[in-house]
Amino acid sequence: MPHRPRKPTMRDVSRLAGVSTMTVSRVFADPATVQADTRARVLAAVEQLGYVPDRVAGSLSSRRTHFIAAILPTLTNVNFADTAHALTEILRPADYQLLIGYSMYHMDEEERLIRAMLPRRPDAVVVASTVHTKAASQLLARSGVPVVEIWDTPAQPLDHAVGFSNYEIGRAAAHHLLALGHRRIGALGPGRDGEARDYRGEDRMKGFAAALREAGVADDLVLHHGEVPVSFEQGRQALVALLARAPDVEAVFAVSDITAWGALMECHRRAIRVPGDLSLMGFGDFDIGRQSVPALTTMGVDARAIGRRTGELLMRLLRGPSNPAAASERVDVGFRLIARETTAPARRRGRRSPPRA
Amino acid sequence: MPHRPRKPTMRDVSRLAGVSTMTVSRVFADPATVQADTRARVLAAVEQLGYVPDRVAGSLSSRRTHFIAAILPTLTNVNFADTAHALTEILRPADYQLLIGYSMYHMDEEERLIRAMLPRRPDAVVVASTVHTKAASQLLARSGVPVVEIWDTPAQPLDHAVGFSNYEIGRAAAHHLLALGHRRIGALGPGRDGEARDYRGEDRMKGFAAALREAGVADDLVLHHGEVPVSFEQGRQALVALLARAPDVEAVFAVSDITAWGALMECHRRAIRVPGDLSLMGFGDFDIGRQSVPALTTMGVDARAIGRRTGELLMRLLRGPSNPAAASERVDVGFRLIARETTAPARRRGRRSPPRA
DNA sequence: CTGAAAGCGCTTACAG
DNA sequence: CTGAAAGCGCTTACAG
Repeated sequence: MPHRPRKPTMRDVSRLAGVSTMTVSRVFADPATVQADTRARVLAAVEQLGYVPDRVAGSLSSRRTHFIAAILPTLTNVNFADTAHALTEILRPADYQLLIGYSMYHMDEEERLIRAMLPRRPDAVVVASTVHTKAASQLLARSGVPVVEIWDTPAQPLDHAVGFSNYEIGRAAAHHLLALGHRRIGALGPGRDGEARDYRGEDRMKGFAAALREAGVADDLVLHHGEVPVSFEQGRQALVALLARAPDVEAVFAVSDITAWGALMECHRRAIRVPGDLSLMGFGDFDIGRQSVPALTTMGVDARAIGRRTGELLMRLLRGPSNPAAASERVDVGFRLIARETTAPARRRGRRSPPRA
Repeated sequence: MPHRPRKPTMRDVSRLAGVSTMTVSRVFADPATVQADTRARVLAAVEQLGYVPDRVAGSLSSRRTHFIAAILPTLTNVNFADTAHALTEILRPADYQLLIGYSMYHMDEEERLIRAMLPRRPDAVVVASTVHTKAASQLLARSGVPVVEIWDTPAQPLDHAVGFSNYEIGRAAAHHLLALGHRRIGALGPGRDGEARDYRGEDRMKGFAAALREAGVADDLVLHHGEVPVSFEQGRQALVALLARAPDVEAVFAVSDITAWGALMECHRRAIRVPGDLSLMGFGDFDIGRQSVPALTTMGVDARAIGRRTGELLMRLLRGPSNPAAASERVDVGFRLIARETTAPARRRGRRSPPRA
């Protein structure tokens, strides 16, 4: 039976190179502080032994893991995946590693993830939600590391925040449809019955409904349908439900481009012309909406920017010797209406000319 | 200035509970071995101090991190995200945490990720590729932990493998189009010019071309276009290129449903009827293909099953005291043709009746 | 069922 | 520029 050699340690390298372990450690941590020929000897020994440093031990010693815990609702959503991607790219040069967890839009699952991750001693926590269980909030507050809530701008952030106002996005969506002259307006919102809740999506619906009311338009067609997370199929079904309730609906805002696209497919199947018979808009500026025929009008947010800005904030907070409870930062990356092919002026009002006053 | 208390350690808990640290350790690791009242005292102390165990220290001691390194081409692809999701679900009960990295289909980046992750001392490595740099292969072989290559069935696996034959999928796709009576057949394959390479996609193209040739059909329309990873837009452009070269093409196999759907949108824009004028099929059974109008014919693979089977294999390998270089396992999860609405019999041959002999 | 001792493999904090 | 000592916070491996 072949002898499985013990993994070489820093001690082995130091002996082979004829130096102390501290010198080996410095070759990895801060090569410039080691004399060139000593460094060369150490690196030769590293090479010869196939030495791979043990960062578990390193982390215990230095009390820095270079882990960032990241809790997302799901990765099966390109937008969150994009945020994770962008965050990873900012963290890479500084050699931080993401610890990714999926809450599936369950607060209890989020708490479970936090309990599972904090013992890993992440140097910071990023969480894509602003509604947490009481215990989760407490755990994060007492963790002693920076916490960044993303994908919204909470009124009362736990610590830092990077996102945008979902409520204002809903309002802006309503203003777009109102400006086109529509008056019989509906919305396809996330279900609110299950344990999984999309609070950000609900906020968009609240803003949307509020703007309708402010304009004197009924908000009775703001529906909450299906289960979270959204899917194409649920978007389709939500539209079916809306049409059953209001066959005369003129314009629809969907909680997500996923929902909107599913609804668009149902329109195709029923030969409902979009935007001729029905204006349709979504949220998130997903690639599918850009490419679909017709191309989807949407409330665009920059998922990658959220990841990037979060990464930059983190690098700022974690740089330096130790973070002396830095002041809470809040970054609003904004949003924008992206008018494409699925929304058009109300027909009875004529093309491109909303009623005057 | 408020005094920031030191994080409580197991030592603090043990003193407060009047026991040794070993007893505290056991309360977490194997509660049944601790007498009920002692356990209660310990848990009360844990609660009172807000003690959070330090798994960094635990990992160093036990030489088990309960990390699984997972290197995927990208997370911005629902299929890989689904695999990661399913893998996470299997690992969760055993309290394993995924260390996710993205190679962006670059072998060099994969090697860099491996170098960055091995010092974290993962208990196993999962890698969604079967082509590696020489150094990467060596690092994995010498890592001393199980390695699982997924999303293909390599002829020479490094260690274990869970996937399917991309080559055979290509063959099966060709057989489908041939059986429908098509003879002028093309394919939209991944670009092969950049540093990023989709070797699995290339294997599907190879199998596809081989099956065409075996049937006496020309394979000159098997195109490799654009950059990896695929996108809707590139699928669209690839179809444009194919049509420019062969306006008479009757049927097309795309390397991915993403590509196929982008091509389908171009057909919509050009009023090319699918499948009336052109049969179109993809790979991967993405949700978008299921819901699109018309629904996309595809070569279906079960991304979640790959994650699940990988997780189960890992749990088997990692269970027990130490893994004595277990025999290499290979799992083939298979694939299946999912004929939907975008493929139809060649028109000149009549409907549903391929030529006899 | 419980505990004292040793050690996991590094880095910190000095010292020279 | 380099090193000896101490320690990070746990678990292993005994021992009773």
